[in-house]
Amino acid sequence: MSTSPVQKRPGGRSAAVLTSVRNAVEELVKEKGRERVTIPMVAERAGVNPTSVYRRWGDLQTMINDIATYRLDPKRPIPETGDLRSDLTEWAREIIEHYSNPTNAAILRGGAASAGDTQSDCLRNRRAEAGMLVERYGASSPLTVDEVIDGLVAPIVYRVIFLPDSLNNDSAKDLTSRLFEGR
Amino acid sequence: MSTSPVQKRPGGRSAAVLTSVRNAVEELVKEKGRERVTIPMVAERAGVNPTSVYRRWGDLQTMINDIATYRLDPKRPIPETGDLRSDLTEWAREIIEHYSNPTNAAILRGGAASAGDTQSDCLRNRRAEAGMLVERYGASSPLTVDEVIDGLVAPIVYRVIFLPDSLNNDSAKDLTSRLFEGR
DNA sequence: CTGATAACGCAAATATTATTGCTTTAGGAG
DNA sequence: CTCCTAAAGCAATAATATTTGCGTTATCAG
Repeated sequence: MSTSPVQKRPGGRSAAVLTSVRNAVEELVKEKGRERVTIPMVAERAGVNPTSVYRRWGDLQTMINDIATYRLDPKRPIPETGDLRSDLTEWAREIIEHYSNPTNAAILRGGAASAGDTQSDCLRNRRAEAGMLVERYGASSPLTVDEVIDGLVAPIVYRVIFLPDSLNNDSAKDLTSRLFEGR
Repeated sequence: MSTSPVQKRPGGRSAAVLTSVRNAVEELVKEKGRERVTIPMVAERAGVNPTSVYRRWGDLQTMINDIATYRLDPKRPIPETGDLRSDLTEWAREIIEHYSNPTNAAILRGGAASAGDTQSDCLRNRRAEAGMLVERYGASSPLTVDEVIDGLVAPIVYRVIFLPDSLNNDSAKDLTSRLFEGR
């Protein structure tokens, strides 16, 4: 798994480069799709020298992964309504919301292409969150983490990638309902 | 959607080039992953001049797509046991089997990256097949096509892409069982 | 405030990928 | 068998991407 190198001088100019590169990547991925983005392209859009990008990240893959990871608002509070079903519905809604942003969707697709090498931090986090939600209700929980992944995350991700128009306002509720049938 | 150009002389040498390129693509995709394969690479491995590849397919995406389409055994018989649940279990097993081939898995991942542009023929076919399976049992069918996609195809594809080690011999049965709970 | 140096920018050198014009080979209609 | 020409090969060129050496800027420890 490749991550952004440790910055010994994370302030001022370096930070500026970092954020403008991030913005550039997001814009370009949204505009052209992950496949058609190159490092020189990103550098130009960011108003930064390509060399700086090469030296900091080495290659596009590492860079995209870094950007994607950054994007995940990893420490946001996860839903806590007191009821697992409501929690999951809300959680699913947030995920769908996240991927309704074309940049995030494009980055997910990009991540898919190189998954295996570079496991997506994004989805690992989702699994961790699902674990927290389920375990909150201890042994009495009617669902396992895998069931949540298969029943919510997988369909959402599948649709984001392959059927982008098939998600709507009811999707979170529908999928969650399905998950609780027979429980 | 881009397809291989019509061959006015499909015999002999042309055919040889075609098959050696196909083999080369599959080998390389398996070895290095879709991301790290280039046309010159494929040409060299295939013992073919890069120009021939450029002229026939134009770009990597088109080429991969052509190869992938070729790979999908589109006209194989789909399961028909007389029982929907058995049919679906067997069908899921076939899909998992298909993607247990590293080349097919890598091509799926590659397809994800450019989905949106180029909708995967592969997955469209899966949906058609699911439709046939479900409709075979007419109005009495306990499942909709979407439920089959969400409950079988999505988890399988999700796992193939992001959690390649999580599929095993029981997965088809497990997912299908889950699908029939409460029905 | 100052000095050491991380990180950036610039420019030149390489390497890689894609295009183009022309020549050669060989599929297949007649 | 012969001829026409599709498709492959070859080589030179153009376009892009990557690497490298070196000078410059400016962060941050002291």
